[in-house]
Amino acid sequence: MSARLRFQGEKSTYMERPATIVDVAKRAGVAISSASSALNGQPGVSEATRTRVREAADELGFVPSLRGRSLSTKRAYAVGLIVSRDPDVFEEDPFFGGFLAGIETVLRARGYALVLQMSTTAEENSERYRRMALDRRVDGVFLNEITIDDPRIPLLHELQLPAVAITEAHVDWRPAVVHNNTAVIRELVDYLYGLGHRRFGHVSGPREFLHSCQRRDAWLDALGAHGITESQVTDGDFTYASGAAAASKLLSRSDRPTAVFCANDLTAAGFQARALDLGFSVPEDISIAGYDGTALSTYVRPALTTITTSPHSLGATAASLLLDRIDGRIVDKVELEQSRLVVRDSTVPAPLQR
Amino acid sequence: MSARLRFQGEKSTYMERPATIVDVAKRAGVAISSASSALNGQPGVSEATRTRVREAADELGFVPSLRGRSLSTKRAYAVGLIVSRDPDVFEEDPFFGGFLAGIETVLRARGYALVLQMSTTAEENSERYRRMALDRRVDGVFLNEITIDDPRIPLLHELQLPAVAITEAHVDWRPAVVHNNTAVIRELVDYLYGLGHRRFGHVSGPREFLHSCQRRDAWLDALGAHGITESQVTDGDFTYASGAAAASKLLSRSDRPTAVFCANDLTAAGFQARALDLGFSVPEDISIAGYDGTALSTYVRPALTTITTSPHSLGATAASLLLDRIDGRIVDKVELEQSRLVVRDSTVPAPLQR
DNA sequence: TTGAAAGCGCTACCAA
DNA sequence: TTGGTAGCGCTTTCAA
Repeated sequence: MSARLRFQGEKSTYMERPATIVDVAKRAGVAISSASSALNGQPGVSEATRTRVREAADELGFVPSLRGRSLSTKRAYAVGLIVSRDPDVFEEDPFFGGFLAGIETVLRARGYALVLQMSTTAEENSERYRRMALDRRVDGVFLNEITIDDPRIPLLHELQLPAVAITEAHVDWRPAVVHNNTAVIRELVDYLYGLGHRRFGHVSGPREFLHSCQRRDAWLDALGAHGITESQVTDGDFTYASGAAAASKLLSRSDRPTAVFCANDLTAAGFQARALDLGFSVPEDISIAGYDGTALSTYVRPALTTITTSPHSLGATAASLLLDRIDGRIVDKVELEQSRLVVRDSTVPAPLQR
Repeated sequence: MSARLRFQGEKSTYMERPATIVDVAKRAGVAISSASSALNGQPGVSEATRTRVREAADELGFVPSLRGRSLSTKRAYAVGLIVSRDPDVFEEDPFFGGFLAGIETVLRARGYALVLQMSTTAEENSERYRRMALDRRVDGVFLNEITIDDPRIPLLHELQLPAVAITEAHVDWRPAVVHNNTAVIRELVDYLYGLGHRRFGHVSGPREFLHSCQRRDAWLDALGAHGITESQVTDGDFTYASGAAAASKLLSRSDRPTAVFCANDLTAAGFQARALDLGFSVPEDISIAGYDGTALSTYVRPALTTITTSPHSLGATAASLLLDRIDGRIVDKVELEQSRLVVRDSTVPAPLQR
């Protein structure tokens, strides 16, 4: 329990006041600067003094005020994450849970906190980055869901705000944690091809996102390696509804695909539901694969074949790189290959070609 | 674009330095205190001065440093939310998206930021609250997912940390936003009873949570109003798996219920999946209802009858009350009744009693 | 209405 | 090794 000091609050009632370093110094009978050095493990303090200061601090339940420290060190001891999407979409996106947890693990260990903000439009998004930087609320930010010609990149340069990019594709920003998924998408294609599939489809994420493009390109490249140059690609937006719409579109064609790769699990779930509604059998008529490896993929029937990612280690690595960058350490990029193909019930050998 | 000042950084290269209030005052040719008063809309400043100061501030792209302001005003301009659960469970819990968004809307408008932290164990949870308060990182916190004899309540008293309770049941804390769901649960029971159901079951949340108890009690009370005193209650923990386990248990009995109310949608989805796996028809053999009104309830087949809540307005109201409390305004509690019964495909008239 | 100055809690520099 | 002190950027008294 912390013994706190008393001071005269409103209405002349005595209230507790958190101990400051002045109190600690006084109690230990040393100068403020000595108390500070002792507490922060700085050299140039005798063991005797250090012990005495520590004891005094313990007795007073002293916890340094982040505010004083912030002003003095010009650090906020916080980093920011801005999620740029509709709350409803966010709600449905199970990626963030693990990602946040990964970030948190690292931040906590290093005494940092996470400031989370949300925005809907791109302009609003930029405004929030700008604001966070200008009022010095955070020491750095996560640069997530990067788009083509992302306006945040020049902005971050202008603001001189440390940031870590989280991406699946090449990006002109350092530090960066890049999640390399070409191998596993290749594995998915090999697997489907091996099952006899020859007509393929893809429901992509929004074109403006680098990771949408990366997943699509990796898919197309892997198909190309098998000599398949045709793949019906439909644009989606990572939502359930867009998966359903894509199913209506792709499955109405006479040369409809027998295997479809969706850019995320949510889209795959929507695709599958619509396919079933349209009277197709899944997986007998159409094989479906998702991406992300979220819990949702196990809830729907048939359970979805998918590619599991590791949002947790993505978040943890990103946070670690960001803090290193803030500390002035030189950091480049880290490649993560945590993906794994998980085959479940939504994919089977190709139906006989009709 | 903000014109920033130049200062001599490392390696003798000139870097930009954010403008401070001193710069503004200098440029406007007034005292610092006048600049401060002018900018903050304080009285006692001539219009001429105010305009001059504002212009200077604009020209310099001045944004007040939160750090300086924090130290001076003894405010962090941030509030904390600590989510106490396993990241995996968090991932699956779609409630938080809307809740966070609701909080954010209000905070942003009032210049506050949200600090988000996660914890797994109860001890860790308390430790994080304590820490947040002692290092003065936040001005207040959200008291969510309250348990019976919640250890945070004495803790928050001890720390004198403003907090807002978010609850569905009665709680000894003010301010509080309470989500009253007795009426809508009553409506659900009336509906099921009207369909001819007479044997009921409930899969609850963990017993330690007040909202688990509240949902269960509201359910039992409503049944009682129809003269039904028997309801098979099984403990779950808000997870999909616990719903599945409950189905195995409840449906193996000869006097199995014909209608089941699950404490949340995720549990209902798990219950339903297992019921189907066991060879039961849903809804013909067993009607299932969830709670939360999450997107998931529309993804599974049959789509789930559920009770929609409004996490967004819950979050927004809570944030609003918390900020008022921090500002010293007296706030009591607000009752929200945003719930609505949504009937979908998982509930139908009772089967003939066998 | 304006300005000088104290103080918020801490770190870090520089003498002693 | 220690202590005095000057900031960090802001708000807020209190004189002028």
